[in-house]
Amino acid sequence: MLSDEEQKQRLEEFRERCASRGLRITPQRTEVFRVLLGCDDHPPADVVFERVRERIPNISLDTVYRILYWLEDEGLVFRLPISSDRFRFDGDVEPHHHYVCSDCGAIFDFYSDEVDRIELPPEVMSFGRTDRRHLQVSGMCRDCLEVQPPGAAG
Amino acid sequence: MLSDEEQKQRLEEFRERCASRGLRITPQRTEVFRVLLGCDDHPPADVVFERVRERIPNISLDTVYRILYWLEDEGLVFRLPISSDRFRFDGDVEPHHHYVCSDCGAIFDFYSDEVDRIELPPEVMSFGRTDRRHLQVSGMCRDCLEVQPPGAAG
DNA sequence: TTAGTTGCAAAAGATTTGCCCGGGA
DNA sequence: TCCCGGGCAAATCTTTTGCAACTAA
Repeated sequence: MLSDEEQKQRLEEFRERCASRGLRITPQRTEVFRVLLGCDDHPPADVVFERVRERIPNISLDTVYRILYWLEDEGLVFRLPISSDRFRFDGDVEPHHHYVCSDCGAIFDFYSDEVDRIELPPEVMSFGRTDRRHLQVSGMCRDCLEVQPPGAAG
Repeated sequence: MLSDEEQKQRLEEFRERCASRGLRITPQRTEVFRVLLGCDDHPPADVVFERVRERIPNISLDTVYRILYWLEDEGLVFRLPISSDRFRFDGDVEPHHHYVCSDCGAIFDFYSDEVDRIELPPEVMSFGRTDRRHLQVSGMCRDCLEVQPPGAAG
């Protein structure tokens, strides 16, 4: 999750982006963006919707979708490139990676210069231009291990 | 895509797995598995369905889903951990990674011992047990670059 | 004023489930 | 006979779209 200072900067960036695109700064856009800046649980659209509703009770789900996709196009939020039953969004757009619990689905962020810099096999260059890399580490998280200790059946 | 020899071995593994589970070796199961062994385009369920239909015209889509999920549970096929509008499946269960074209969605496999062995930041261990790692490299593939050369608008 | 935005409702798709029939052990 | 597995159809759930009313600039 971003610090208060970072969140302020990101909101300023958001306002400038709207202005430079000739787009309106609406309460809906602002709140959707603010929700993503203020959490680190990578919520899917319907969870963002629920959280924004606390402030804007009559916002609709399709508006949340439209705003999320617009924010993504603008590079203001990041859609997680992980497999999930639903698309998940992240307010942190800096290069980083994710640990995903294969049991409960919890997602944790981590940064790794090594991963960001590691040289890829030569054939990867031949596939095309490489813009972004994302490492997904999966396993059973600490909480789930406690409930179902290693060695336990099923 | 696996060599003929590897495909034979995998089919044998499949038959043994069915036997050891007391499950029947049905044409539907065999064909779904065979389709995944014989392609390298990581098809989603409906594409697997179309391909199996060439041999078993009256198979139903829900059967394909049930078989795919069973194969996945058994570790006989791999569900790609990448973000997509649909779940995608891979007959190759060895550790490997993927390049994904952000334009056309094409997916290419690659192997990297370096990625498989790179030391992860210490906090990752604290998240829980790590079972698997998957690197997704995204960018614009060669074909798409030709259609829309670098520097072109849009 | 007015064009970009939103909310509502319905559509579109992918995935899952209930139920019954058919075939193999 | 008994039971696993499959087909059909409907349900469920997420995401997208059409459209008229609204509102920030």
